[in-house]
Amino acid sequence: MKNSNNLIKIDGIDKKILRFLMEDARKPILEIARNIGISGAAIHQRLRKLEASGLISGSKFVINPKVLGYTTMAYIGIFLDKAMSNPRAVKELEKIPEVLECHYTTGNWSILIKVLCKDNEHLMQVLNKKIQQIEGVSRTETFISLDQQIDRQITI
Amino acid sequence: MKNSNNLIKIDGIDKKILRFLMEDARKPILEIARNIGISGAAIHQRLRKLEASGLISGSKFVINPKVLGYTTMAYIGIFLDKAMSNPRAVKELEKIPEVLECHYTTGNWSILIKVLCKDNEHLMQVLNKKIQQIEGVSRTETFISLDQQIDRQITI
DNA sequence: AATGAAAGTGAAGCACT
DNA sequence: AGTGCTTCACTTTCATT
Repeated sequence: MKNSNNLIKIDGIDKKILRFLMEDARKPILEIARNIGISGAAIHQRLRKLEASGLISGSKFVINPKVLGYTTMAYIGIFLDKAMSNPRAVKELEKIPEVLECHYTTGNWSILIKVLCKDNEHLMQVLNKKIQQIEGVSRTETFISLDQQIDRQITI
Repeated sequence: MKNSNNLIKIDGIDKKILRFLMEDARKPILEIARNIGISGAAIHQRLRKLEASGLISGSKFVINPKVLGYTTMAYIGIFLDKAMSNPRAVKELEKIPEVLECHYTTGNWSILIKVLCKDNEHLMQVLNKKIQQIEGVSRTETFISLDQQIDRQITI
């Protein structure tokens, strides 16, 4: 299952199974089985191995936030004071539900986050009343995403 | 189902159902039913409405790319020549499998993308041989994510 | 690794409230 | 909107190859 680099080796059948389930996590295993021409039990076995290997880290329903009024997505680059450790800042950022991603990055900023807000005013409040209030946050740079044009997982 | 702003109205039961399925898309509806104390048929009915409303935009198996050797994630800000239209650039970016997200942003750049590569050399090749080769791309700025510390969906 | 069969469980539709 | 019931399909396990 793993090669010398500790990486998973998956074959064409595994890939086909995963491609179906990455598109639709609730697709019946038997339907996939009929599609690719092996038994349901075989797929079941393979999925258990893939889960054990850590390649499959779960499944999710995907929500469309626009329908709930969340229309303003932005990336915010955050500069931290030298005294402020990254882990402490992340701990604070975790408490802010509008923060969907947080990356410890090279380059200009210490941290790059993705936030999702209802509108520009909501974004402004998150910035001023939540993010800027975090101790050690000195300055931020905001980039509003006018349109997310690609959103996908890795191709396998 | 929709209020005057054309937004979906969901109640506490909807939220509970969605929270279960956002965690695990394959969780049996009957199990959720037992958990929250209503019949499976009721949940079935609610899910159909939520799907029809567009709030649920699908379900996905989530893959852990690290296990396949993809360990280098980066954000790249792209400057486009005035002559280059955004849609044409996006069309080219779509062809690059390493590009997972693409945002049309305000601020410094025209476009902000997220890429996932196996290592720094792979990232360098994607930059030099794919992204920089796109007509109209004048300059790029790369921010490597040393660690993605938060990754989640909106809280409902 | 894959198969087919068996037992248990769930999905989906319907009539009724 | 929700319930209970029914039918059919799917999941899961196991002995076998």
